[in-house]
Amino acid sequence: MEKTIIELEQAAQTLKLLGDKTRLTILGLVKDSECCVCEFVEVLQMSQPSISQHLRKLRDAGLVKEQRRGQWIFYSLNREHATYPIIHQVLEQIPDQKEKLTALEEAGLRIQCDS
Amino acid sequence: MEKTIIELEQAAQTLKLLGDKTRLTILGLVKDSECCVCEFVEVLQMSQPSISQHLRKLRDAGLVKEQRRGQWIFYSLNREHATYPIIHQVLEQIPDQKEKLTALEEAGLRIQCDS
DNA sequence: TGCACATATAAGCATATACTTATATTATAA
DNA sequence: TTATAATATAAGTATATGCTTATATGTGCA
Repeated sequence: MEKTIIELEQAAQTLKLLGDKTRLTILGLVKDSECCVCEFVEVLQMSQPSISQHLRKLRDAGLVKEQRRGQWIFYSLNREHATYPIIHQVLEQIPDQKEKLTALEEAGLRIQCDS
Repeated sequence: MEKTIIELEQAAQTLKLLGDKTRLTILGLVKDSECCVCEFVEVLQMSQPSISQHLRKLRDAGLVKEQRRGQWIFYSLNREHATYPIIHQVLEQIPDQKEKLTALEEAGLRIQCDS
């Protein structure tokens, strides 16, 4: 990835959002695949409203996108965001969260939706 | 720089500290050279106690080192910190803060100390 | 010794943050 | 149409954060 310059204020805002264990894990999860709220709840073992509130912050800042499919709302990383290069770099340097989704899958709790 | 994996919790703690405009600027300044408190005060146009408190957080977390030289205390980036790779990457992607020090220098306000 | 400068620390306060519980919204399916 | 599931939002609360003002600490120098 080439070097991109991001305004300091905007970088600080994004870094503040990354500076929380829950949100950092959420971003680590959507780095690999779309996830719906109940999956975050399951993986992070936190209350649904708490997860929803974190997702709202990430979405309000534009770091993630949401897409409704049936009764589920799937969240994904917004790779078009101005500060995405920072997020990308950070996610490269923390442990992969993929296994947590694999565990869900094995437990048959992964949401599959074609609608 | 090669890829280094940093524990998620520790990464989040560092990112939280980076997620503040003042501290991010401070780190951007010490990226290039040591600075003393009064220089941060001058550049950032903030009160001395406020700057000191931000520096304390950065130092308590181990992100910066301090070194007393006479009546001044100089701060520098701790490149040995476990999360330094993250800091390095972030600082690569925000505007260079060097000019702010150049401006100080031209105003004759840069601290030179040989003791 | 005593004063001035650089810096740190303490205390107080307003605002932000991250939960909780309760309730509203939206979509599916019977 | 009604019940249920997934999600969002609202309101309340405890704690964290970032400033302020006031004061303490440490160093250099007359």
